Amino acid sequence: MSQERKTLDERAQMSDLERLRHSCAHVMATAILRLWPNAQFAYGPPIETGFYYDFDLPDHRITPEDFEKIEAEMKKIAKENQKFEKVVVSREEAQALAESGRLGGLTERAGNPSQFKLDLISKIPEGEEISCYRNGDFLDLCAGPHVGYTSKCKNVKLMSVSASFYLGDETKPQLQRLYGTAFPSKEELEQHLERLEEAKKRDHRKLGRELQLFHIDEDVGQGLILWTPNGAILRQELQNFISDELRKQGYQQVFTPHIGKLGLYKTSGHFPYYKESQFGAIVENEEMARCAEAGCGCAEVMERLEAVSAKFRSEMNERTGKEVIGEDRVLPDADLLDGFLLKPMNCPHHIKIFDSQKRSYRELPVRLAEFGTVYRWEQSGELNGMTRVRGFTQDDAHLFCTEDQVADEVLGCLSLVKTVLNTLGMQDYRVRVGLRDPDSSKYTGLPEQWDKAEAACRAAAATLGVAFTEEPGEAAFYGPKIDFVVKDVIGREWQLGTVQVDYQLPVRFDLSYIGADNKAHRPVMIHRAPFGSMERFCGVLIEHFAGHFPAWLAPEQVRVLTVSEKSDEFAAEVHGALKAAGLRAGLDTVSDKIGAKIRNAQLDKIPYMLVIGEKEAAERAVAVRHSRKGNLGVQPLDNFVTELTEEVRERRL
RNA sequence: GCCGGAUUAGCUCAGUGGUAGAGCAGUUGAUUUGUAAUCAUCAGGUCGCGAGUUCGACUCUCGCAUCCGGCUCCA
Repeated sequence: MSQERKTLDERAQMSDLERLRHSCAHVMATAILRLWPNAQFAYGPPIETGFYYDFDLPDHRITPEDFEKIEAEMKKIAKENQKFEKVVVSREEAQALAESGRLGGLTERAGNPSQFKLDLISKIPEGEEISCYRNGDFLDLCAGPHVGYTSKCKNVKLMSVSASFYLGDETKPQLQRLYGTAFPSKEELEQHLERLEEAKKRDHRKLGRELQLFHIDEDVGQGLILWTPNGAILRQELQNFISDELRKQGYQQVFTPHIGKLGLYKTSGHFPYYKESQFGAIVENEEMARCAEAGCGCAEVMERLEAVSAKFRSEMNERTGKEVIGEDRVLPDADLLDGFLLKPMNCPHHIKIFDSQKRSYRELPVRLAEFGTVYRWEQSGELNGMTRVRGFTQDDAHLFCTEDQVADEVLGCLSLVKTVLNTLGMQDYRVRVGLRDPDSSKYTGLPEQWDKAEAACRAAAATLGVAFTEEPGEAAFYGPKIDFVVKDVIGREWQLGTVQVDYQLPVRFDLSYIGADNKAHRPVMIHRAPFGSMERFCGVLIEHFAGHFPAWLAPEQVRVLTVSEKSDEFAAEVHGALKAAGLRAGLDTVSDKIGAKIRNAQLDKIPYMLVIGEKEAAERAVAVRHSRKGNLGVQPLDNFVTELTEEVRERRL
């Protein structure tokens, strides 16, 4: 979340709802102070789903049990109908108020200066108006704007409490953050809470268990997805879908193993520079034994793994035209230790396939695709169901092309992502062009190459015909990228599809092709993944469909339900006909009543239910019920099979 | 990794220091049923793991693991 200062102009454009929520943050602060007068407040903005206020409260940790108390106090303050008053002060006055502990307080607090407010004042640009807002006894440094009276702030609810860092900076003191939400009317607040309930029902972790799509097992490890048979069908169907599209677009399928030598990732630049987000290196037993014999300690083993040889350093620095590997990473050859890395990306392997033969400009672009599984060491607190995991499979591909082909290829990738999202009915997304942050040194490569690549991305995004935003600092370390950020039902955003232009890796791996001029040229690489990862995409997809998958994706597409034992024989025939047509069909002949069988099928979210009774058996017909559309009436068996087969083939929603 | 909360049967959850309970799912049987729950029967637990306090711990304390909500991070 950006903690950048809003300009006063931007402030003035706050929507009515944001203004209300911002005022609610002040009311909440007032309530907290009445209960704990020593609280020091830092920063309390409105956010998309409500508001929060960060504060330091050393003598008490807020827990959900406190919510009721605080809410009651907030309601009281709303009832008191305090007026929000703006007070313009000079910088000196503001500082004096903060020194006395008056800012973000109900009274002056000797010996307890408003430390965060002091810091915030120092960040206000010279010449900008400094204002405070007062409601009742509460006085806070604040640029506003606010609602008129606290009575507007009565439809509030505290949502959760968590830790945060002052200004989002991990090195700054840790604060408590209390989240709340607020609406103009009670009805809107209740609606919002209902939406949250609805979102809980769609949670892919809950549905994943209920529909037996995947399992995460403690003994296997955190963040590692076990795809159970139902989930495997879902994934396989999605992979088939992508593969069909790739064939149309001239991709070639490849397969590569899950590990590669450390040297490969030193060349690519992943190791050791990104080692904190990788699994540890795998070192051969014999190497380790040699190391142990030489009395080499743990720290030294790491040193030897991470270092490179002098020859490698000078080659790489020369090739990339800048100092990418410093002297501190260099060891004499004899001291180097090699090992393997679980692959954090597929590109180095694909690069080696491209480079395994001499390439002519006539074969470009070379498009290599693989459902490649990669492993990344995500922080434990970041793991979340299928959407944030430690091992995942990207629907990855790398395109090697000439510079002239970049724009067309990027566009091809973008339209592929668009096709994918459209086919699945995911219309709520935005496109983000991630550019480099001009102030950061984390990027590799020359500025001229970056300029070219960024221009290519911008141009392609513009041609796509979808609104997009340019965001500095969102680039990959090796090049700019275009991300498709899909919004889920709760309003959370997920980065799924991504297309990245890369001028760096071809340099680092010294890739070339022979041009029409019979000279060697450097190809450009494009990385792309329409789904991003199968895990995250399926997680989002489960919530998108709330578990009600369209027939082509559903693990069980149709279930045959018998009214009584008398129809078992025909039901078996129907079941056989569905199977013969290649449909995933189930058969329920247990002795439950038809109502119970329908209920079970509904709960399993089977798209089509075929009710078979004596009437149907006599007519060789099926009574069709759809899980969302309800009873669709009776039709001939052959007719149904043809229609469902067609629906599945076309991947209809 | 950090802050807070949670962890009891496959699932959802009761159980405030005296050796564990419900519903659903599962088993077995009866029933032969017409668009969201037929009845009965049986089985199922080292109360996340490890220490400590206590005559006695699911219950109190401390550690650890995992999950949840955030923070930070996300090539």
